[in-house]
Amino acid sequence: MQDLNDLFYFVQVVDHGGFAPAGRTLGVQKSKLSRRILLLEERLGVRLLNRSSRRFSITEIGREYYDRCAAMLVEAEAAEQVVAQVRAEPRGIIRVSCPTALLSFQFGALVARFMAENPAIEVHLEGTNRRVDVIAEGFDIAIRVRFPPLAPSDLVMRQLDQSTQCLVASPALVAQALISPADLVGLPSLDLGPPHREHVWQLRHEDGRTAAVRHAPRLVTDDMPALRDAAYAGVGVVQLPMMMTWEDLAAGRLIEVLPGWHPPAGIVHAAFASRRGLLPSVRALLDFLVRECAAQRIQADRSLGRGDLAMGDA
Amino acid sequence: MQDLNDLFYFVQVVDHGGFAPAGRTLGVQKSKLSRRILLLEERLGVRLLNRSSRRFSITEIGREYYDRCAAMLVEAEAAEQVVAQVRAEPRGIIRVSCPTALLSFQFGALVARFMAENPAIEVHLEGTNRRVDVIAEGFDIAIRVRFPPLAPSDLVMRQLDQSTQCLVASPALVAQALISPADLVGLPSLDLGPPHREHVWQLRHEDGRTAAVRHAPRLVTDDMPALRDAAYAGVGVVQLPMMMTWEDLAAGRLIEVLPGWHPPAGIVHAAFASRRGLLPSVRALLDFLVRECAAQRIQADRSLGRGDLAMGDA
DNA sequence: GCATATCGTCCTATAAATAGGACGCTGCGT
DNA sequence: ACGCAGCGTCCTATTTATAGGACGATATGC
Repeated sequence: MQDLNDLFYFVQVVDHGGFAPAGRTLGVQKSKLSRRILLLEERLGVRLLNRSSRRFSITEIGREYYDRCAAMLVEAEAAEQVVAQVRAEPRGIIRVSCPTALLSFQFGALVARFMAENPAIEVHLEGTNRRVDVIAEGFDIAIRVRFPPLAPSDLVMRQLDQSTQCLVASPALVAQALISPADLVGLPSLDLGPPHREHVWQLRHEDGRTAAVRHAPRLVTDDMPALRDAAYAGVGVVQLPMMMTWEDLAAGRLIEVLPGWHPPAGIVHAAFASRRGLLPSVRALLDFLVRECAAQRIQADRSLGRGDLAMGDA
Repeated sequence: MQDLNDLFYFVQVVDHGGFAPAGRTLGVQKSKLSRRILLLEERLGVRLLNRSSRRFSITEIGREYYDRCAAMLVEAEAAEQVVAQVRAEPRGIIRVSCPTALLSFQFGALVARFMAENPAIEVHLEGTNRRVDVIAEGFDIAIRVRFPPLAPSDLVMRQLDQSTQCLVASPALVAQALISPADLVGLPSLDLGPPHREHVWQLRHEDGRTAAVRHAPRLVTDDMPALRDAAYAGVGVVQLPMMMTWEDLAAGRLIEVLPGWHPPAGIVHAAFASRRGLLPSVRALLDFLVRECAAQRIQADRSLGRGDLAMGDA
């Protein structure tokens, strides 16, 4: 198997008119160049250069070979340029997956603003609630919500936000706020995600008490807006992220069913394959999302006079 | 300074969909490929491949980089093909230098026949009597005549022919053959080559006696046909190669002035830079010349009933 | 004509790369 | 669900390449 570096050395030696000048320019020993070209000629079975003490010329076949090798180096340089250009200015396609609810209520707008600030970047944004395979499916970033304790993963996680959840319902269904988790029993419910054997609301009070309330939801879907619509219609009680519902609560379309009691907060994070070799465009998007999510949290806290706001489970 | 082999490995890994299959095809360790690609990504500062245990995909930037690297390999393969094609069929330009006399009377016709047999070969044939610099001037072959003892040289010498010399003159000048080298004194003479301080005929008899006859030529030139023309005209006695004069002697236009006495025979040889990496076309020409010179010698010997024929000094 | 600088080639102690296999993880077949 | 085959990564004894300089030859400047 040939050594492509020998072709590079050959071109350099010819361009510089000798081993010694080429070696000085490249910062390699002339003896190395001499030997590499000798080995190249032996492997090819032809003499590319005529040379003796202080004398030097390229052969006919050497000239033809040189032309092809020089063309090869042009392509190699172009490959370098591909990478250098991307590193110099964030550009190109970023592939992102995001839970549909987060997409609709938070990240869709964030990504749009990011793209307005970075005209050379394209984003392929897939709204999905399934757990995508970042590596096999070629995503740069997968935005996820997970609840502690987080399972270890080969992927790198970078936290974007923290979301408070709450139980909400239509005032038509629950005319006034309940007092205790036990009061939830008997109320119709809705739940997120694929159907599974048990549906449980894990609740925690601000004073530290906890409660687990099993329920049998009338509607199970991975589409959060559909859950909210069903809540509007008084179909049942549902757990939703505060970020999604705070305007409805303020307007009275929904009420918080158990003030003071909250499901565990989820952590919104970006998952990606490795910090090593992250493209400038991907890093720019990550930094943007971290910065903007923090700003949104501060703004939402000010609007509600609350500690933090919440988002949905993916 | 980058390692171009890494680009090759990268293309192979992508083409084969993984380190293990690429390693099997190339006959190299998968660990080597893994490490070389890792180093490539570190040097470029980007991740070209997403991979985890049993999982593998190329990144966006990796795809663009791959395209350029693949183009580079196309050129590298073309360079290999340049050499392979030349080795498969002798073709291309062969640059040859030859003394003008030899060119006129022997090698011009030989090279013409060689080219008729090898249509893909071109020959750049320079007739010159100066000692060309094979390496610096880019000759593949320099045909020369030298007299023993031969000086050592970096060049490779391959003997083509051996030429007997003889002294000839017009019958109008020398009515009948002389008996002794001493009889040459007083006769006008001609000599070959650039003018030098002494002109001497070094003569050797078949019985072993030797003689050195100094002479002051009326005409000194490096053009052998001009010497022969002057001999025709009776201007003087001249040393010429037997190969050049045997037909004139047979026809009586010239006579051999001192039968039995001969200057030392010259050796016609081809000089070239190195046996290593000799192109098929050059080797073919050398083999042809060796073969045809031997055949000509046999034919000329038969025609004259002589041991061997001679050629001029270069 | 001679001294000096520089060339290309060759050699060896040292540095760097690799073969080969171990290991943990994952996907596939039963 | 489990066992096994094969993946990519990491490690080390071994192999290979190289840095650096010596050497002979040649070209240049004085």
